[in-house]
Parts: sequence; structure tokens; C-alpha cells
Amino acid sequence: MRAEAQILKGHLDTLLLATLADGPRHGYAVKEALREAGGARFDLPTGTIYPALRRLESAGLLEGTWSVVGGRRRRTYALTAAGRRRLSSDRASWQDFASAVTAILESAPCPAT
Amino acid sequence: MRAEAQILKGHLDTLLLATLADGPRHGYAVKEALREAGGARFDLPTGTIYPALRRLESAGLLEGTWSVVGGRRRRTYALTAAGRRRLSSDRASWQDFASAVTAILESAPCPAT
DNA sequence: GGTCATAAGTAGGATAACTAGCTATCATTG
DNA sequence: CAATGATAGCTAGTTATCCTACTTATGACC
Repeated sequence: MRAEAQILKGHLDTLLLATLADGPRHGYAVKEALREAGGARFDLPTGTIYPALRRLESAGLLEGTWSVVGGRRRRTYALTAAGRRRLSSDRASWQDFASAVTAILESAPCPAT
Repeated sequence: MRAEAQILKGHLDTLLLATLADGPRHGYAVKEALREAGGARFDLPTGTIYPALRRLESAGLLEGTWSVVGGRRRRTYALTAAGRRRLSSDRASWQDFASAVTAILESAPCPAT
């Protein structure tokens, strides 16, 4: 399936990339950062986060490295050059998508105002 | 799967409901209206549109009726009361979602400006 | 007759996000 | 000391959405 055809979903990937744009983070920290940034809206379960990070890694958009901090193993992810490029284009296509959806929703009459 | 958990996708349903907020339309007209409103972005294949309309109908959000115009059969869909209520709440949750995503994307640094 | 726009579908597959479970370490608290 | 909770990671399996590709049919136009 081509990526261009996936306008209607896959926004999670963009959010993960954006969260890592500040600098490298390990998975759990990404989850916490997303929860703090988006409130309960983006309090995503680990079963969503970890596979997504792995997916982005195997797509070459992230690079993950193992480390041990305080006895706990961590996998820290950093944006690759391709990841930065993807984030940049995702940002543009998000704005495009979001403004188009908003325009359609606002042009429609509001029956239950 | 609960509806609240579905924030990250299902935006198509909202767009279809919004397109029908102007008044009843048949499937092909919905497709055309969406294409005109959103450009190539929302030029969705019939294999996406028709099942989605059926889905919304069986969910009680749309009501469909058959007619024949110019020798061609049409199934015209109209928003039900539940559909209008859903559109209204979808609109609110879209704005919530969209502004949260935009905030995260804009707070992240832009490496490839 | 052939092709295009209109109009409606179905079948099947890919995949994303979720639920529900698991392992393990460290700190805190009873 | 034992239990619990926060931290940190993972997998298996389910469900639903959207897509591709295809079919059927009419009317208009060349």
C-alpha cells in the first residue's frame, strides 16, 4: 500500500516523529511526553506505542539503541535523516489535510447549534 | 471496540455526514461533492464510499431510499436525527483532535525549514 | 459498435490501533 | 520481608477501516 494513499490515517506516526524532534527519547518517555502534550487524548497504551516505534525504526525513520539506566533496559530512539524529512513532509500534509477537513465541516450547516 | 478509543481514525465518516448535512444526496453525488470540496485529496474510490455509506446506514446515522432517475437507479441518503447528533459531536471532537495535533507539530522544532 | 460518464455494488487483502497478556527492575509502604 | 506501584519493554490476536480490483447496468456521444 502506498503511503500517499494513506491520508486518512497514520497520524500517529507523525505524532511520534514530532515527539522525537526535540531530541532522542526512549519509548516510555515518548509515551509520557505524548500524554503530557495531548492530555488524556493521547494517553496511548504501550501496545500502540512500542509496535509503532518498531515500525518506524524498520522503515528507517528512527534509529534505536539499547542502554541500561538504573537497572532498567531502555531502547532510545532518535530521528534519522529520513525521519526528519518525513516529519517535514508529514507536517505539510497534515496542515493540508486538517484545513481541508475543517473547511468541509465548517461549510456544512450546524443543525444542533 | 469503543467509539471513544477511535480518535485516530474514522474521519471519513465525519466527512460523509458533513457532506449530507446540506441535504440528501445519492452515493455518487456524495463522492462528487467530496471531490469538489477537497480536490484530489478526497477523490475517494467507490469501494471506499459505498461500503462506508452502508455502514453509516446500518448504524442508524443515515437513511437510504431507492429511486430511479433517467433509467439509473439511485440510493439517496439522508441524515437521521442520530446522524445529525453524531455530526455535531464529531465536529467538536475533530476540532479538539486537530488543534491538539497541530499544537504538537508546531511545538516541535523544524529541522528542514 | 466502442467508449465514456453515471450509478451501484462486492470480494479480498493490507494494515493500523487496540486489548490483554507477559517479563523484569526499583522504590515505597505496610 | 512482602506487596504494590511506577518504570521499561515486549508479543499475540482481534477488529475495523480503507484500499484495489472487479462486476453490472444505463444513457450519451462519436
